[in-house]
Amino acid sequence: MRSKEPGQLNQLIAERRCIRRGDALFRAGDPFNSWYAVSTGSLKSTVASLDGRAQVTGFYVAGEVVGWDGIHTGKHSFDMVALEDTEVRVLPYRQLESGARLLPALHTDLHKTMSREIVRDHEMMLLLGSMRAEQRLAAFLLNLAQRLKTVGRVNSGFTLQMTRAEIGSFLGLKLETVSRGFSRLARSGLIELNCRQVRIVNSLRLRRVLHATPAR
Amino acid sequence: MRSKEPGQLNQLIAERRCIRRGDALFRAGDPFNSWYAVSTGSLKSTVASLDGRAQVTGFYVAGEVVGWDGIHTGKHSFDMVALEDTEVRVLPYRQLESGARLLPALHTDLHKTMSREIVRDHEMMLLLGSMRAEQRLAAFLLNLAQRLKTVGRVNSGFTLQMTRAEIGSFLGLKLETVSRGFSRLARSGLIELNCRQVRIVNSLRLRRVLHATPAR
DNA sequence: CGGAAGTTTGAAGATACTCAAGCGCAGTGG
DNA sequence: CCACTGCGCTTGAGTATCTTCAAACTTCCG
Repeated sequence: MRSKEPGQLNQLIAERRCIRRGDALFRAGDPFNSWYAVSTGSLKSTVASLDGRAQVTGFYVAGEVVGWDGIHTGKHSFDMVALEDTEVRVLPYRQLESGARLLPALHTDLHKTMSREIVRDHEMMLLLGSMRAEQRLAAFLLNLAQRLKTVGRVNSGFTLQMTRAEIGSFLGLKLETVSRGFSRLARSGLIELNCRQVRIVNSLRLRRVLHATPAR
Repeated sequence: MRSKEPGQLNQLIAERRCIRRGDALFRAGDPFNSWYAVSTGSLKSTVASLDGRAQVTGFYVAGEVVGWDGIHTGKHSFDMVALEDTEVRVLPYRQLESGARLLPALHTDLHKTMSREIVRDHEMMLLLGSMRAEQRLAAFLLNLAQRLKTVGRVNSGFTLQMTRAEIGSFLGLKLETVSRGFSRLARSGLIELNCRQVRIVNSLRLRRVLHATPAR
C-alpha cells in the first residue's frame, strides 16, 4: 500500500477527492470499490483488534497507492485517515480489472504495487521484531526522508505530520520513548529537531545507528 | 503469502516439487518465476538485512500459497525454507497471468491471495508492536491451530515443526522467553506441552490471554 | 486569549534480555 | 555397544531497556 505508483497507473483518468485532516478516506468495514493514488498530503492506516487494542500500521505520502486491502473480503480491513488535508485520485477497481485485461503492463503494475507492499511489511516486521528504540527511530526517519525526497521536497528537512503517539504506535513504542529517542539523536548531533520539524544532519551516522550494535 | 488457495488456483494443472527439510524452495535474489501451492509439509520465510540481522517473517502450511513476493523486482526478496520434507505444486507466473486474462475469476483469486496476506501482515505488526510475550505466544498457538485444523488434522493437538529460536525470531522474542512463556501457559493448564507436541486444553482461556490486560 | 492537545523530562518499576548451567535426545565414530 | 558430541530445550540470577506515573512546558486552534 505504500508503493510508488508505477507508470501505467499514472495515466488512468481518475476522479479526484479531497479529505480533510482527521477525516477518513475509508474505514474498516466500508465496502471496497477503489484504489487511491495519493496526490498531495499524507495518511495513516490503523488496525483495531476486537478488544481495544489499536495500532498505526502505515504512513502514506504523495506518490503512493493505497486502498487495496479488502479485495478478498470486499470490505476494507482497516481505517485510512488523513494526517493533513489530502487529495487522492480515485481508481475504481472495476476499471482497473478490465483495464488490466486489455493492457498487460497495467496488470503487472497492479501486482508490483501489491508485492512491493508485502516486502515493505516484512521489513517492518523485521524492525518491530529485532530493533531497539533508537534504531527504530533512525530507520523511521531515514525511510520517511527517502520517500519524501523522491517527490521533490526540500532535501534539507521535512515536517512530521504525525504525533509522537502515532509514531510510537507505528514503531511499537510509547510516546515518551519516542520523545526521549528523538532528543538523544538531536543531542548527539545526528538530527535537528524543532517539534514537528526535522532535519537529518548526519545521515551517515544515522544509518550507522541501524547497523551498529545489538540485535536486541 | 499465507493465504488459503482460492478455488480457481486449485484447478490449475501444475508440476510438483519436493523440498527436503532445511532446503530452500527459493532464496532472496533468485529469479522470480512461479507461485507455489503447499501440498504437504511446512515452510518458513526469513528476511536478512544488510547487516547480520535476520528474522523469520512467516510460517506456511499445507493449503497456503507462497512465492509471489518479488513480482515487482523479478527476484525473490526473502528465503523460503522447508521446516520438514515438503511438497509444493508449481504455478508458473506466465501461465497465471495469461490464465487470468481469460478467466476473470482467477484474476480476482490472485488479488485475493495477495490482499489477504497484507491483512495478515498488518495483524502481525499489531502483535509485534503491542503485545507482551505471553500474549504473542497465545496468538501464535491459536493462529497455527486454526490453520492446521482447516486442512483436516487432528483437532486435539499438533506438532510444532519449528524450533524455539525460530518461534522467537518470528514473534520478536528470545528463545528463552519463548520457553518460559510456554512453560507458564502449561503450568496454568491452558496448554499441554511435550517438547514439539502441543495441545490446546482451554482455548477459551487462551483467547482471554489475548484480550485481557495491558496493551503494553 | 485561553483551554486542550501535544511534547519533554525525571524517577520508579516491570518486562524481557543476557549470561550461564544442566538436561535430554539423536547421530557419529571409536 | 556406548561414550561423545552437537543441538535444542529449560530454568535461574542479574541487568538493561522500555514503560508507567507524574509534572511542567509548548504549540495549536477555536
